Amino acid sequence: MASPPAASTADLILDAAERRAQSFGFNGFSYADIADELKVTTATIHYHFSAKSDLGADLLQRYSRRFAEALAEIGGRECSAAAQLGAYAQLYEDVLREGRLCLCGILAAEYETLPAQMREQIVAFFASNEAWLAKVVRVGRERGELQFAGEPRDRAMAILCGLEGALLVARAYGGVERFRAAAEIVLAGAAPAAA
Amino acid sequence: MASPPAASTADLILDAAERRAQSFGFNGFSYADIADELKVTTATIHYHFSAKSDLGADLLQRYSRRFAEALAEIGGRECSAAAQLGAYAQLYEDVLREGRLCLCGILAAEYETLPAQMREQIVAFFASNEAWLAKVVRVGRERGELQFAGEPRDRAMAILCGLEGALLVARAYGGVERFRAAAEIVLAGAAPAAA
DNA sequence: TGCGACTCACTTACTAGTAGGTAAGTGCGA
DNA sequence: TCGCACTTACCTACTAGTAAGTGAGTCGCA
Repeated sequence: MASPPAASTADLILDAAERRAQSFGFNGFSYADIADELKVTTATIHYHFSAKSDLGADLLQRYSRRFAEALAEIGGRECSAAAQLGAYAQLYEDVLREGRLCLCGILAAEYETLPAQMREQIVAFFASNEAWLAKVVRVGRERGELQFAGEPRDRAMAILCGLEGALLVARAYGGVERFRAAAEIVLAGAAPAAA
Repeated sequence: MASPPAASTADLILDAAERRAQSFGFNGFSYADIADELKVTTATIHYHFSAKSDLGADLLQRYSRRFAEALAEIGGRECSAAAQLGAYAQLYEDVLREGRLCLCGILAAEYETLPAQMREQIVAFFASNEAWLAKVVRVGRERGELQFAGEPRDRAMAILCGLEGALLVARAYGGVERFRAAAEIVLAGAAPAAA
């Protein structure tokens, strides 16, 4: 009867940092904040992540990996393009319910203040989301489920931007209800069902 | 021949702060940054804006006032709803060209770290934008230019979110070209032309 | 089996630099 | 001479980051 593996200190630090970064931004928390929460010293955090930029890079790497896994799972489902897009939007809604934003969304706002590696990771996150969405809408059109003109990639960009923006705005103004309303219109507008 | 009125120090401070806030966020610049640029001391800035929260409140007040004036000007034009929405999107594109974000968009990302007054001002900005957009699409539908089901207010929210998100994402990933592509799809999707 | 060498994870105590903010004083124009 | 706009000189709090040390555990080896 093995007990569940205790989370390592490094993981606990990443968990606390992720929560704070998604709420307050990368510049909105300090090593001291995390140290207080975990009842360790700031030197402990420096032991695991020697500079804050390293913590940020590890944070983005883990977040992007998990997000990609979630997209792979949704992409593997035997369901319509509309249902896959709905599941995609649900990922966003789930973080909003916790009062957070998409990590890469909030870090995009701080983009100009972030180290080069983190910038590249944010760009890569958007690119991979766009690619996943483009594939979904392209296949949906090929199957005759969706109907639109132009490039799937542009549709994908519109969906990504619409949902990131809805998260950003709805956290401050409107809440989950208005997020859903906006998300529905964005999805139906960018990837309309075939007549 | 009166020479143009010299900008007051308070205005110069607001100008510098606005530029920085739209690029780096409200927590992304310091009094020292502005003081360096204007060749004054930080005490000078404290003389005009005793606390940073006062500077932030004045910044938001001026920004919102100017934005409302721009919307009033566009709203007064004798043109189609689509043209007014296009002009609205152009306001966003113009700030992106300068490498900035909408002030309230970037501050929405920092929302949880901002003082109460600034939060209220951000919410009011979104509400007034939504109201303006809702009126444009409602009138457009009444005139038979636009065709959509449901509440104009939801259409307005989708447009606002789509453009704020497009600004956020496109500054880091894609640039002005991708912004235009996304904005076009968002507008056409949320406020479709009548058949 | 026992012991020295070593590593891991962490703490204590500190640094330099920067943040916002303040009190007192100065120069200059009306 | 009054007071506006500003400077000088300072403060406290906090930032990321570092050097040195500690106790517990592990490894190789006689």
